[in-house]
Amino acid sequence: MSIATRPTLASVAKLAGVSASTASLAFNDSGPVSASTREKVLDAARTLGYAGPDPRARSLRRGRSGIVGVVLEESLRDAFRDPMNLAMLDGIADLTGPAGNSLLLLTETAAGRSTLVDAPVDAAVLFGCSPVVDEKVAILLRRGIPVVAIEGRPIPGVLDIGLDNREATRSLAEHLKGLGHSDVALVTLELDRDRRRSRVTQKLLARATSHTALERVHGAREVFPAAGGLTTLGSTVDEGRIAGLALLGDPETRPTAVIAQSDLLAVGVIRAAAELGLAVPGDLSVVGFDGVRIDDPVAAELTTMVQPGFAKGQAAGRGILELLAGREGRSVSFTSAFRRGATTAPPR
Amino acid sequence: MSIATRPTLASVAKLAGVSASTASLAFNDSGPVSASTREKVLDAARTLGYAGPDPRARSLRRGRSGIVGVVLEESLRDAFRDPMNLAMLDGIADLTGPAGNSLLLLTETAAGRSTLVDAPVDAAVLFGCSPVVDEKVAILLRRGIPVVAIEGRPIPGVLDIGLDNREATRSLAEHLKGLGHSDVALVTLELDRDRRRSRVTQKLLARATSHTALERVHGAREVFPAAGGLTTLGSTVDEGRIAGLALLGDPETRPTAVIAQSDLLAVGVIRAAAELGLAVPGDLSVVGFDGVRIDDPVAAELTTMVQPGFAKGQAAGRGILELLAGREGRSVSFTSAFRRGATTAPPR
DNA sequence: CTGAAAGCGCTTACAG
DNA sequence: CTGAAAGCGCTTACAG
Repeated sequence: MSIATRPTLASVAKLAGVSASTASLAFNDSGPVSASTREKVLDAARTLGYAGPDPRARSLRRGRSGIVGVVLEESLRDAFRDPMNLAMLDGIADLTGPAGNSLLLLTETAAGRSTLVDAPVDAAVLFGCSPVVDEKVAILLRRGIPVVAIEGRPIPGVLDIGLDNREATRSLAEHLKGLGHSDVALVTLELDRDRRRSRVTQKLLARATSHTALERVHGAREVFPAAGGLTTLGSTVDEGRIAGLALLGDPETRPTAVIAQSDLLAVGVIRAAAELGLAVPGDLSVVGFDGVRIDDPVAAELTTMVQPGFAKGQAAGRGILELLAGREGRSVSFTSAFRRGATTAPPR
Repeated sequence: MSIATRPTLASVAKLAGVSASTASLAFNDSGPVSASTREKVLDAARTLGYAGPDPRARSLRRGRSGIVGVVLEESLRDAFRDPMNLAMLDGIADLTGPAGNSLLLLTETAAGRSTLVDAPVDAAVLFGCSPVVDEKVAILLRRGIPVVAIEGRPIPGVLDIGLDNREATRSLAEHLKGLGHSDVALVTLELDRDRRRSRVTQKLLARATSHTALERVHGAREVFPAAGGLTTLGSTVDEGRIAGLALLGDPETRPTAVIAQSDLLAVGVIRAAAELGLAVPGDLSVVGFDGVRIDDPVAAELTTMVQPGFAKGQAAGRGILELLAGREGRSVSFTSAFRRGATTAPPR
């Protein structure tokens, strides 16, 4: 362990017998430097064990860190269990990566200190975030940091990447209605940050913070105004199964169809149905949302709305690049496509 | 759009009629500041629309960015499709998050520019990385940036989080041998960065860069020295299926058992077997590795080695925190546990 | 092709 | 409790 202080560009320049400016140019080949000078600088760096310019200093000087924040409201585990989020993340990286940006994962749950606000990001993408983060977003905007939101409640100054959640869910509901269903229950994504499961009530909807979940409820209710149902803690098969067991247990109150707000939830509902000895779609029709590629034979059969996750991510990435370049990004909205599977049929 | 330059701490201090030092203290409550002074500063900030100290400047001054790099050799999509990687990531975040650190995703595939070396990270975690990144790791070390490797080939100066890959795979092989198998094939993880599938040959093993995959091959061969097999492009069900179809298609050369290097691969092999009309474990025994919780009925039945992914991530996180605190982190190695499922039986 | 100067925006000893 | 000074390590006009 040497006590020696770490070498800096200045010390390298000194040893090489050139100015710091020249040494800087040599490292960045961002200017005209003679081959021999460059060699001298590189030699000196080698001698001193200098590993190149410090990114922290560089980012202060340049005003750019090359980092894009990705803001998730769930834990990493929950967020990435959903293939949809992965597809979107991949889409973002697909555009921002080649432009030299890396993704910083920012979860609300992480620290007491707001990592979102104290992180040296050049831009941020919000993944379906609730008003809880509004204040922090305001801070980012005040700093001049571009913000893009995927399926957020529209916020002034934030570029929006939208999805036809309401219309898409209405399509599914109409499909069910067309088959003759009238007794339909909802299994929703998280509606607020309470972290608890409950029935879907007017009161709950009134204080819902998840734009996406709420829109999907509204879409279903445009066709089935009285549809009730259960909320979950998020998009997982387990949660779907739990809701399914609660919803389907009593033959008296059992619906003939379930509108699950994600494919993962739908698979869970189908699993619950199987456990209760119910045939899908014979005894129960189930629809999902997303059209994700899950390694699950059941999911492949799902009647669902296929949404373009990767493309949404790309659009977000493109938006970031535009805003970073000082141009005015364009909000875009994506459309989901109905996919008829084998999990819906007329009621008995 | 105002042309006004963004406010700084200095401008806020000036408006508040205090020094920059005092303003700084007011924002960080890191020193004794009178309530009235703090108010003045905060008022001035509000007036100017100042959103708080710039993280870039702060990180230069403090020498800390609060960012931990996570280095993945695959694309995000591939890396996170494997639940094992997610569990590890979650374990890392579990320890580093509360300490105020966020995770920066660094993929080799991303940019031409090395995002790994130019990123303002305080520390880095390598996910099973190959010698390809050795040079970059050397740069990090020269900068005094602590590096922790999960299942890497041991590198001097890097804290290692190990797994008993060799012994664990030997256990599986011995289990198969105990059942009476002698004709066993391997389905491996990526052995090098070639991005192509091939047979497992001596030549290939000689130039393998994936420590984990190689160790697992060796473990199997300690029991079945002549075991051949196929490599894949990574840990997915699809890849397992592709290898399975190739391996099991010809009844003449068909093995009686397959050692897949991950549960995902094993599920794929089983799927291939089903497509070929082979019963598992009647016609074919299959073992996996990881013990991941996949939403797949088949995976739940797998005979496999259960490895502690979350704990490994936590250990890596703990190591980072130790190193960041200037203490000497300890390399640790984890042990996998044999779990007998329903996918192995004596050969016909 | 090279150098001197300024400054990115902040925090931290050090005095008072 | 507050302020003046130094400096974190670099890059970028600007001159020459």
